[in-house]
Amino acid sequence: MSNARGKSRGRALSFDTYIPFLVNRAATAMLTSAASEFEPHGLTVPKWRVLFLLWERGSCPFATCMELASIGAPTFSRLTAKMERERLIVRTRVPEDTRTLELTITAKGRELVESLMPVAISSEKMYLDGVTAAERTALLSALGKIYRNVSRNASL
Amino acid sequence: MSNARGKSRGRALSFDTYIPFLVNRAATAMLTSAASEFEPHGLTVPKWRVLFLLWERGSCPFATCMELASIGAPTFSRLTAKMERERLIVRTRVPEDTRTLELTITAKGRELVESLMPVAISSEKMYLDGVTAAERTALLSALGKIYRNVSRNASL
DNA sequence: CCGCATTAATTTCATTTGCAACGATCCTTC
DNA sequence: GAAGGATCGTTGCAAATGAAATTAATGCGG
Repeated sequence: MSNARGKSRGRALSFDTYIPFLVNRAATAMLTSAASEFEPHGLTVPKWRVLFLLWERGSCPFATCMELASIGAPTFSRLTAKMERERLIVRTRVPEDTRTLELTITAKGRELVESLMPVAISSEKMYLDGVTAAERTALLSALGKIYRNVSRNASL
Repeated sequence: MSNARGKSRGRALSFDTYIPFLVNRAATAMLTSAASEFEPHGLTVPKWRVLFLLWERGSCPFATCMELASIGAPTFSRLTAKMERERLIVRTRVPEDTRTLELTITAKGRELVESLMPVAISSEKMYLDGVTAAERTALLSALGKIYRNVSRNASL
């Protein structure tokens, strides 16, 4: 195994080209920024994620939504319970398997998402200022691959 | 209010091309993965970040290191205190300004980082499997821009 | 059809986190 | 050179988080 070929062995990992860290830093920065943009409108970022997803799909199984929103099970359970109390979504049991829940967005939830769409659009635009179309495409592609690589490897 | 111009208004943001979410998801996935890789070797991810940075720089001011590691002040304060107790770093007061701390890696910390370097390298390689060199370059560039955009905007 | 292992979601509880208040130091400005 | 204001790091406390146990429902094998 080992290496042989000089440069490509990668002995010298550098802090400021280390991908896991850079991705995390960008994510943290956007998360903090988004929190301060959404919260004045009465919405936390996790709620925004769930509502956005359901706004697109209409409804979605609990576990799927949880996975897509990158939220842990206990937190997601509490979050969706609260969102139902706030009449933003409804949770219904699936007849074919009464253990699982289906999450569905309400009219109120839909209105809320739509009212915040301009905020989401303009903030995303701000984040991406100066990023070229090609970079954006590569970013989407690379992040997708990374996510799938990690997921695949995690389920071993 | 409403909108007028059809497509270009940006009405239709899509969940699976929405950058803040995708970055966050990739970050979360890598974080979870890295945690399970480092912890068996007795190191948490935040500790790894700090040690990696200090391994490169030798030493670094408290506030700078905190910013670069994307860790909040209270957490970072407690983290570095613990790392000093574990003899991985030392915290010294800067003579010119006794309020500020300088963090310096110890020989023990250095050894620990170096022993884990292969783990970091191979895990990053796994994350990036299938990502082309061009995509990687674009990823670095885009993430850098995003971070700077958010930082600039946040400090207003 | 009756256990037994499995899966889905929830709940409990210990830990971690971040906000806000704090002490300590520095830097002005008068 | 003392007072007022800012900055740096720490700490107290309340809220959020996640690991593990819990409840509930399904599916499988005998």
